[in-house]
Amino acid sequence: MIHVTLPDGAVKVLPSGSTPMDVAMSISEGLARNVISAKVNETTVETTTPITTDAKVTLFTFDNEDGKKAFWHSSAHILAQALEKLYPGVKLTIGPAIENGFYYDVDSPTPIREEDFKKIEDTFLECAREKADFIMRSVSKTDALAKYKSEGNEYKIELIENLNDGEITFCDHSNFTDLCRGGHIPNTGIVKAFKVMNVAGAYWRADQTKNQLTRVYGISFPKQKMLDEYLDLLEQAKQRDHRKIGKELELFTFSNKVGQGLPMWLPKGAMLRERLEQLLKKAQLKAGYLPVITPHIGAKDLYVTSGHYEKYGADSFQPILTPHEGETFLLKPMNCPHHCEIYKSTPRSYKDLPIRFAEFGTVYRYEQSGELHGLTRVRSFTQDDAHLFCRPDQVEDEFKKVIDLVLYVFKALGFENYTAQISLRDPENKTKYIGSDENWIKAERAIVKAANEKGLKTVVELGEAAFYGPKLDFMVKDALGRSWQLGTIQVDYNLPERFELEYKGNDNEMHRPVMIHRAPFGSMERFVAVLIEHCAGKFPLWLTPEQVAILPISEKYNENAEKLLNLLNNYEIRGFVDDRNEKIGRKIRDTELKKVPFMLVLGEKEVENNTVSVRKHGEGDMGTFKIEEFANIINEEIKKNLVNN
RNA sequence: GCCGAUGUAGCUCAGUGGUAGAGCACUUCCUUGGUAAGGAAGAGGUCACGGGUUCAAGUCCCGUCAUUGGCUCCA
Repeated sequence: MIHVTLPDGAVKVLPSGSTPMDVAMSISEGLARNVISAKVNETTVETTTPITTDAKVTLFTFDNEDGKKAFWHSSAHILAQALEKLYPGVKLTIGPAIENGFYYDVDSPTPIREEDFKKIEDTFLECAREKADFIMRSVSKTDALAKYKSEGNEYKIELIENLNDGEITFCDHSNFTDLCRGGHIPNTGIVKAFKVMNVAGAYWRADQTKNQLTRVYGISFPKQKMLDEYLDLLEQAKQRDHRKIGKELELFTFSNKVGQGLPMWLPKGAMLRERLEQLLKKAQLKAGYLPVITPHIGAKDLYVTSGHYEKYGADSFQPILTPHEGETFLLKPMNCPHHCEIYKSTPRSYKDLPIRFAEFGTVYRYEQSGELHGLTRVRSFTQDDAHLFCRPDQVEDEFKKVIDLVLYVFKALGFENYTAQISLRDPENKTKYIGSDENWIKAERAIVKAANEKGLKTVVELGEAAFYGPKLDFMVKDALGRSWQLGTIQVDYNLPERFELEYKGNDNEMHRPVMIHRAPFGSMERFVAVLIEHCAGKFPLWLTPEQVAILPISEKYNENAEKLLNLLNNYEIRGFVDDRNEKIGRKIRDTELKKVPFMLVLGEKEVENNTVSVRKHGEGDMGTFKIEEFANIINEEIKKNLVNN
C-alpha cells in the first residue's frame, strides 16, 4: 500500500501501482470524470501513470492552469496528426501549449492557408473522436534518431541530439507518434471543440538566421460551449480595439503622407491626453518634481556619451546634418541625456538632492515596420518622463515614493489589477549591459528591497533589464483580463558616471548621484490605447471628451440649449448641443453610440420650468432635475471616480 | 526586417475578365417632433501606386507602398 497526500493535506491509502485516476475515483466519480492530468510530487504525469511510492498528488481538471496546459499540449499532438494527414511530407518541429491554446511549428512543403482551416479543424475532430489513448514510452537515443533520420526531419534530430540517452520519450496515440516529454490528458476524445486561430511565420528556435517555419495556432476545449464563449470574448476584444474606437471617437489618426507609425492626435484625443497629463502634473508638483522642457534633437555626441548611439544608432532614425561639415544631430530617443545636462548646468550640493526633473518628452525610435501597431507601438511618442537625481542614501525612499505615484495613477484610472515585474540582468550574458558589476548589484538590490517593502506582488525576469540598469515594470490587467506593460521605474548608476554627474557632499568632497528614471504612464500613446481597450471607450467622466450632450426636442429650443451649455461650462462641465434637424429618438441613439455619459433633453416643459431631463448612457431616463442639481450630480460623480489624496 | 493576408466613396463592406455598387455619414428640401434610426432628392471613386497579360483589368501576373496577423526586436 502507498500513502498519497493531496494538496489539502488529506491522505489516501491505496494499493501500490494506483494511478492518479484511481486517486480521483477514491474521492468522487464526478472528479474522476473531469480529471485530465496530474502532478506526482513535482512531475506532471498522465492520469494513467502508476504511483509506486508514497507521494504528493495534485489532480488537475480543465479549470486549473496545469490542466489546461496538459489539455492544450495534448491537443497539439492531435493537430500535428491532422497536419501530417493533410500535408504529406510536413516536418513537425515543436508544439507547446501557450497562454490561450497552443501552436505547432511545421516545415510544410505546401503552404498552409486560411481557406484550409476548416479542413484542418474537421480532420482534427475526426482524429479526436477516435478516443485514442495517449501512451508514453521510453526510446533509446539511437532509435529515436533513427526514426527521424528515416523521415528526414532535421528539426527533431536537433532536438534529440540535445537530450541524454535514457530520458527520451515518445508519445503515441492512434497511429501517430511524436517526441514528447509528457503531461497528457487520458485520450483524444476529451477534446470536443477545436479551432485554428491563425497561421504565421516563425523562425526555428526563434532565430532570425534559421529557417522560417509555419506556425499553426489553435485552441481547443472540452466543451463546444466553452469555445463559443472564448470566441465571443475575442469578438468583444475586437470591439474594444483602440484603433477602431480611436477612429469612431475621433481621438487620433495616421497618415501615410506623414509617415508610418507617426500618430496625430485629433482635438478630442489631444484634450483627453492633456487631462491625463494634468492629473500627473498636479501629483508631481505635490511630490516635489520640477518641470523642464528640452529640445527634440541633440548633438550626436550626447548619445555617444550615454551609450545609446553605440547600442541603437544603426537601427535608429539616421543623423540630422547641417550646412556645416561634421555637425550632426540625432532625434532624441530618450530624454535622460538632456536631463543629465540640465543637472550639470550648475554645481549641486548634497542639500539640493533629490532633484526631480519631469518632462512630457516626445521621443523618436525607428521601430521595425512589422512591429508598428496602432498607438501601442509607434515611432514617435511622448513619455511622461522624469529623472530623479539623489544621494545613495535617498534611493530607496525615492523609489518607494515613485511606486506610490505609479499606483496613484493606476487607481485614478481604474486599473485595479496589476503585478510588478522586476527586470534584472541576464547573468549569462553580461556584455549586453554597461556599467560595473558593483553598481548593478546595488541597483538590483535597491529595486527588490523597495518592491518588497511596498508589498507589491512581483515576478522576477532575468535578462529583461535595460542596458543601463534594472527595472521595475508595472503590468496591468484590463477589463478582459489581458496584460499590458505600462509604467516603469529604473535605478541607474551608470548614466551619472558616463555624464560625470556630481554633487558636493557634507564632507566637502565630490560625489556621484544615483538616477531614477520613471514613467507612470510609460508613453501617453500606449497608455491611452490601453485605457481605451480597458474601458471600451467609456472613459471616466472627468476624462471623457464630452460629458454631456444637450438634445433639444426641436429646433425651437436650440437657442435655449446653447444658453444651457454656456451655463454648464461655468460649472466646468463640457459638452455640445445636437442642433441637427432630427427627432429626439435619433439624437439619443447617435449620442448613445458616441458613448457620451449624460444626455440632457430640452423641450417645452424644461424651458418653462428651468429644468433638464437627464438620461444616462447605457442606463436611460433618470428623470427631471434643476440645472444646479444636475451640475452637482455630475460633479459628485467626477469626484467619485477620481481619487483625491 | 522576415512569413502570410488585405488595400474599392469620409466609414463599414459587396462586386470572380465586359458601362464602378450598397448601407451609414455628408449637402439641400420637406417635416418641428418627448427618450435608441421621420421622408425625399443630391453630391461623392485615377478601384493604394507603377508596370505587364488581354480586343477588354477593380478582377489575372510582377513590383512598390501601406494596413494587418504572427516571428524577431523593444533605450
